[in-house]
Amino acid sequence: MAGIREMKKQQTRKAIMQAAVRLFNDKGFENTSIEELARAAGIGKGTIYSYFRTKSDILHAFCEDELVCLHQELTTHADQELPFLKQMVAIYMTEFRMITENREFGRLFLQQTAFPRTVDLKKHRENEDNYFRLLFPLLEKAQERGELRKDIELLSVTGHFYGLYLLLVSAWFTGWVTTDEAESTLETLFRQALEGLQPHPASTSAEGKRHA
Amino acid sequence: MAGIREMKKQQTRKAIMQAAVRLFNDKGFENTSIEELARAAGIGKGTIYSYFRTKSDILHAFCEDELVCLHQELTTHADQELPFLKQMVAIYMTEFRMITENREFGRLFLQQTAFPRTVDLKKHRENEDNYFRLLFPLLEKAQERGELRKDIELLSVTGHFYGLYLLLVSAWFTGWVTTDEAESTLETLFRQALEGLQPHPASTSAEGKRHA
DNA sequence: TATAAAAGTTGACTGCAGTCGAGAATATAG
DNA sequence: CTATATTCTCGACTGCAGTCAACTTTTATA
Repeated sequence: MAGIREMKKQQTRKAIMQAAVRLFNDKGFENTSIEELARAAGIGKGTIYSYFRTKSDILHAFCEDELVCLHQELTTHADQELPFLKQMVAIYMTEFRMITENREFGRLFLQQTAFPRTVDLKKHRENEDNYFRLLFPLLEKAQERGELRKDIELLSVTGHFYGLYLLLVSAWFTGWVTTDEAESTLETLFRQALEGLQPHPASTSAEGKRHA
Repeated sequence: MAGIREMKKQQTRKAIMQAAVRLFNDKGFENTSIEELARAAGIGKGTIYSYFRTKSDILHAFCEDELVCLHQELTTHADQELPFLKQMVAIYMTEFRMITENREFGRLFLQQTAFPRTVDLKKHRENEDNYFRLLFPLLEKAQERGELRKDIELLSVTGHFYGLYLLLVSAWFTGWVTTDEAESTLETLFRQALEGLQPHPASTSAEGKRHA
């Protein structure tokens, strides 16, 4: 009877996640203890650790679920006819909004995502795969439409955009960029990355000095 | 007598730092307790907290000292006649090497530097100021030599390079890039950022398809 | 030099993340 | 249905980061 156990496990996992979302929102991540969370989920403290390796793993699992949803929604519903630049801004701004919605959530999530512990790498890889599966088609289309060089690996291209996204978020956390400025900042950075930072050779060099 | 106190404080601070470097190197950051560290420095546990706000602050202070030294050394001794691209690669690779020398040191340092807590922002700002003071002259020289567009704010330019640096480090932590590959990867990314990701308009568009 | 105020030090104490062995619940075998 | 193996659950326990009120040392004042 391949089921009673498996069903209970799913239930318990869900109970933990639900209690976590509620408590973390009510009192914040730091102010919620594992014992409290266990009580709220109707289980013992130790049990939590057979579902999640650490406290922040719980937060992390929640963020990842949300992000996967958002990504999927975006790329299936996104306007494929928009200029490539706009598409990329739309995608990363969605991610940005989710991350910055709750400062502490976002900070912990990013710290783990950008600079993960060796031990967390396996999960990380899955997420990266998803990420590439979603972005590559867009990049290929952009190449076909002549909006993107064909002599650069797609992996590099995603790197450039992801790097600038990390920069934006970092700038937000350090106060350089406010929530309101974020979108236009990101668009500017992305445009500059597409155009290049060095003056255009020959014919276009004059154009490069537009707004001094 | 404006001194006995101040002198002792400097001594104590140095003692803590020295003990920390030794213990963290011997047994690792996680495996060294504050109590141990206090004993090694010949002071009481509580005293440490009147010099450093948290345990990782100690690590952080050490990393920052090192980085400031490195930066200063680099920009004063750097070969000003090297192409701009090479200069930037040299600077960020030095930072990269320091960060990746000890995985755990680097991870904690970056997590705090890129995505700091609100409470740590003040110190952070100082470091950023230093960073800009060192980079801006190089960028201005590059602009004069025609290696860099003049219609982009220098702040944005540093952003682009810093973003790619963050990307490189992130890629190292996630295993995408090995220590050996780092330098050539960074150089490629920086070159692409300078050239731009989109095909060059008109005259240069054919050239853009060099290595498919 | 005596005394009060300020600054610095201390380790016992608190609270919490994460462990572990004992025991309950479920599955499997005879 | 009973016996045994396996998997899951639990909370008492451990170890450590960080606090705090009592205490010590330095400085300021007279």
